[in-house]
Amino acid sequence: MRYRRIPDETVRRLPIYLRGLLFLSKQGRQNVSSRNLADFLSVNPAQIRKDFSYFGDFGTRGVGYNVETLIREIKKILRINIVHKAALVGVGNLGSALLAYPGFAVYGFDIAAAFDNNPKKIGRKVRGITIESVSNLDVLKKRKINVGIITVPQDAAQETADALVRADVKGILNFSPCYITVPKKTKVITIDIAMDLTRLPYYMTRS
Amino acid sequence: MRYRRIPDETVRRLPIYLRGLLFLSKQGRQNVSSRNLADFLSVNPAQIRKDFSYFGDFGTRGVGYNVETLIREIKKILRINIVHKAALVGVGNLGSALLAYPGFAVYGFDIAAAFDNNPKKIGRKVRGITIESVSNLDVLKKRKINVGIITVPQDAAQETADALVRADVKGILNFSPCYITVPKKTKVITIDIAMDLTRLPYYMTRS
DNA sequence: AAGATTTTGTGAATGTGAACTCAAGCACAA
DNA sequence: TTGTGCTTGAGTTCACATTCACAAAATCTT
Repeated sequence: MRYRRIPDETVRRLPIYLRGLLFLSKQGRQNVSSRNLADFLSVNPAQIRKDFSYFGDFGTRGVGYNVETLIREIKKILRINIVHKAALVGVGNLGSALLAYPGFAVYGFDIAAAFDNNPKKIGRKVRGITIESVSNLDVLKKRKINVGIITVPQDAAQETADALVRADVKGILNFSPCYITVPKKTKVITIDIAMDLTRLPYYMTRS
Repeated sequence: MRYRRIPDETVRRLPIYLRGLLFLSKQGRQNVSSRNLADFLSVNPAQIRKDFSYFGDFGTRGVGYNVETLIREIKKILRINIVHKAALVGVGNLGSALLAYPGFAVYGFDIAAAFDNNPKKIGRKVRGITIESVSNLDVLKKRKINVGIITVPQDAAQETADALVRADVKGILNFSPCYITVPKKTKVITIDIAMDLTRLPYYMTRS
């Protein structure tokens, strides 16, 4: 089962496994069986084994998986074993929250620059990063920053995306609640809080 | 096809349709065909029709769907036609960003209270809401607030969830990057930015 | 050293969702 | 009133994802 297309669903689950494994690692756990991990994450053990089997033989029969090896392998597959430099555009409420978010570093992202269009904000320093003007976005290429994070108001999202594409970023994390169109070579992941939010009342038990 | 189980995938897509419809409504559009909407949202028209067909006959053959009716129906299905009162716990960076986020109101949520454990913050007013002590969380029941939003640091997430459950909330929106366990009657939706984030490098075109 | 035990890796079976297709229904025009 | 064109609603097919179940492999026990 070594050379087969990886299902998107499997890729979607890898970060979940990784989070669980990082937790177990912090607790000093050496090995873990698919059953252990499955119980811990409330999923099916066979699924875990099948998912891992797409990438090669990580485990040892009768023993399980080595936690550290597995963490290293998953990071390698997800390509977060190397640091990706990212630029955040839009230092408003959400942007500031993200600048303070420790999760980026854990998962291989280094927010190396921040941009805004408000002259009052430009030049100010936030968490060691000096806010620059959005008209300077084309410096990203030179500085080898290849991920953009969009936290601007909705109606500026598309033009920001265009500017990021011109600056040659390879991936965009879009927090604006709208669709943005980019060339196919650029990967966009949109995180729209409202989309998840809206589903909550449907699943809430009737009162 | 009226009385059948609704696939979760369909429920997941309804907010997407709703967002598109709200946009079309703002543009004064009266009717829309499944093809129109599908082109607009870049999805498959047959999927839209099938999704809608689970809930009853919204459309008129030869004409399409009435935009306003459809918006009303989807809101009713998702139970966001009534306002849900929510309490936010943890007024840090992310919490503040969410308090400023206009999306909650659009989708039927009214953040009616905010809590923190920092004595310096308690009593301060943010966007018309006075920050209260987390030890007062049990007042939620009396104030008929039945949704909790967790934006506290990771290691305080579980105890916050427990307190919210004690206060009898029916749904929890969890922004902490960790699992929280609650009784089955309480619905939790976890929004973990890192989970999406981590997938980005995998899909970024190789450099 | 040999049998018992554990756990992986994977083919096969089952379950679920997406897409295709077309009959049925509606509007409008002649 | 009847024919034409458009669009929905849904049965069917196809594709994919999940789960089962077991042989193979490694360790442990006696």
